[in-house]
Amino acid sequence: MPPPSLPSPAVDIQNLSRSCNRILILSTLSSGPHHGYQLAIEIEEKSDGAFRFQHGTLYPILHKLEREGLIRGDWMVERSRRRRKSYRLTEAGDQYLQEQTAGWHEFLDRFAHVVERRKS
Amino acid sequence: MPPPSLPSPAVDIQNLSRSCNRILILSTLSSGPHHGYQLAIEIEEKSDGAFRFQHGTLYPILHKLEREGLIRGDWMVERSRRRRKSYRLTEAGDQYLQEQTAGWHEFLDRFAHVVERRKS
DNA sequence: CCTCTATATATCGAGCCTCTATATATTAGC
DNA sequence: GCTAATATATAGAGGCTCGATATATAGAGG
Repeated sequence: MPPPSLPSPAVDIQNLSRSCNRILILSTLSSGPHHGYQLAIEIEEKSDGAFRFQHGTLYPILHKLEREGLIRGDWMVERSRRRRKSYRLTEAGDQYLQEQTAGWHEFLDRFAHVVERRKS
Repeated sequence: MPPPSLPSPAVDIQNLSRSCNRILILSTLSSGPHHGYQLAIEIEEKSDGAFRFQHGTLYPILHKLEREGLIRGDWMVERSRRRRKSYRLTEAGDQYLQEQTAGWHEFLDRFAHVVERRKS
């Protein structure tokens, strides 16, 4: 079945938080598979503690991304290890990430055009 | 009386939309007084139609900014003109705008640090 | 062996914010 | 006088994040 309709790929001012959270996660996954807990830790470290995913935020986002077919999670069961769900980027997810990144830059340009030039 | 406690001056991933909306408005006001309707039109034009304030979004934000003492609105009643409320930036608002702008750039740096370098 | 902490995932309710829709009033054009 | 554009205001609905809570396992220490 086709993935449920994606949230609009455009980066709007109304959904910046969601866009950023999704980009952070997808972008991190683009460097290789991660499980949820690991994503939160890595993103927090890379941002010097600025971007901290609460658990109640992270997992619902992951579930939604998976429902949309942008990421895929597989349960990893190794001995002497807690069960973990390893997520990796799908091809659709990779494409979506590129669109979102482009949309993000476009947003920044427009925003700067309205804001920055007033400084003088 | 002191203004009600401001939303944290830091630009967090959780309140990007609000931060951006506030920066757009305060920044536009920093170039001179505007009334609400005029703000919406000017911001929409400067952004090539990307940032459109719905009325139900704009006015509550203006009211909140005024309650917080960041802007001040005065009713202008001229003959042969509808009554309008002219908003201008207060000193506190100007300082807040600078903090928010700095916070916004800091946020962008951190975000880029997590996201951008994965491209290669 | 048992407890505590860290790892790991999951979900619910509350709160905040924006959007849509609706309401009111005035001015200008037809 | 009627309609459209100007101008402000607010209530209700929906989406998203957060804080709290729950469950379960592995490793460390007593």
